[in-house]
Amino acid sequence: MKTQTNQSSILSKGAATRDAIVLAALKLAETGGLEGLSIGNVAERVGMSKSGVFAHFGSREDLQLAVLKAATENFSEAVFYPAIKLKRGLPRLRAVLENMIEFYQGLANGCVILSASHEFDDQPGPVRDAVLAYLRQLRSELVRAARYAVEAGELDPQVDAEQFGFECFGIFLAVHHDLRAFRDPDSAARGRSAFTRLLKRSIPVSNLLSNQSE
Amino acid sequence: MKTQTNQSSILSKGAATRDAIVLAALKLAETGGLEGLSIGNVAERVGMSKSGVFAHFGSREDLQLAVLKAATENFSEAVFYPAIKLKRGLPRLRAVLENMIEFYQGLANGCVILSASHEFDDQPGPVRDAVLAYLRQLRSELVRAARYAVEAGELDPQVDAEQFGFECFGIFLAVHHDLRAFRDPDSAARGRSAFTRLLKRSIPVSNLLSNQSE
DNA sequence: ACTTGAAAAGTACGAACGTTCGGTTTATAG
DNA sequence: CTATAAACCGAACGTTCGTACTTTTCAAGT
Repeated sequence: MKTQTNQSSILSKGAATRDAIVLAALKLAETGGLEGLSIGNVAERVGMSKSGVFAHFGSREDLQLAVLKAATENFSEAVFYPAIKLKRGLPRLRAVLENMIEFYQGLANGCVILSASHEFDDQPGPVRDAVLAYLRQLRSELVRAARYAVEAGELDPQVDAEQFGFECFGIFLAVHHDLRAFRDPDSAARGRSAFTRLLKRSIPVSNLLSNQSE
Repeated sequence: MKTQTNQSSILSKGAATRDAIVLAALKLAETGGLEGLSIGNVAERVGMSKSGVFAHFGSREDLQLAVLKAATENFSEAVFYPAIKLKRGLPRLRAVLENMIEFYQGLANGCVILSASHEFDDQPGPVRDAVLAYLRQLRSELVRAARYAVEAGELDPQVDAEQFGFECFGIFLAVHHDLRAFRDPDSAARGRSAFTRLLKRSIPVSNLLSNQSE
């Protein structure tokens, strides 16, 4: 993982240290947000000079973009990729929620994506664009799953998929908030319960008596 | 304690400009958060020198605390105080949600309190303590209203008041998020709908047939 | 071994940061 | 009107910021 100079190396030296820098910066961003990143504190954490770090990214903004990309890839890897192996609709949706909860619980500090959403929501530019693009994708996955669940008869036909995605996302935010702000260990249980309750009122009438879910 | 010498003025000169500074800083904080505040940009916005501004607060942190206090007072005034005039329980709870939605819609930019919650959740100190204290109070008001609604028979006895408050707060966060990040004008309607749906699954069985709410 | 190009360090810059201090203006009290 | 205290300003402090240039280190190709 370190230098690994000889021909057996997958990463060139430059790319390897670049990854190390991004990793260190990601850790910093989990407590201070993308705005908390500076070339100086990243360099100190990774054990390099400011100029050495700076050379890998043309600007601080590019460093922020690289860190954000790493954060979204981590999120996708932990939350989405395991979920798409499951059956479309409700099973997949349940997995997304569960993976998200465990992902947030596993983080020593805050979620860089949600932090960035707050930091940049009034600050136009490429970082904000990237954050928004990912949040839209996240939301659309929820809506798509809900829409499929309706079509498959897993959810009541009256369920509005957009509304369902909105309420799911609210649960995400509440779980994250209670974990971060209140350090509440019950947060995960509350999130699961909220999701179960959200589902319970969205179950088709035909399934209510015969097929009480889970 | 203050001078307050002349009978015609309610505020002494110092207190008046202090208020003006806090007001200007509050506007700045609505886009850049409490971390975005600097003695310099506040001074520029209020048309004073850095040292003039600084003299009113012993430190930047005290300025942040003053701004946070102004923000929480605004929130309480817009959301809570009108609501406590209503009957306890569900009517008051509905009013809190409605006032909160309109408060968020009225803000040109973000909510300082929620921003501060993200900025300081990993940064111990008096600012974080103050943010947390207000968030806890907000949550406990929701829980208290839910608890009373249960006791008054407005909600099903099986409803867990803490859980109910958690889900309410999730709706708050989702509304704010969609307003800020997505600039979604439907956000308010989605929030109202989510709250209605949350209530619908919490109505006592005895009321279900006779008294179908709205 | 020598060369070469990339990688990292070193140095320096102008600006902004929070803060301090001494002086000047302005309002208030006697 | 005068004395006094509060309010405010301007300049400067030591840091840190992002970024630009130059120099040194070092791994690889010949």
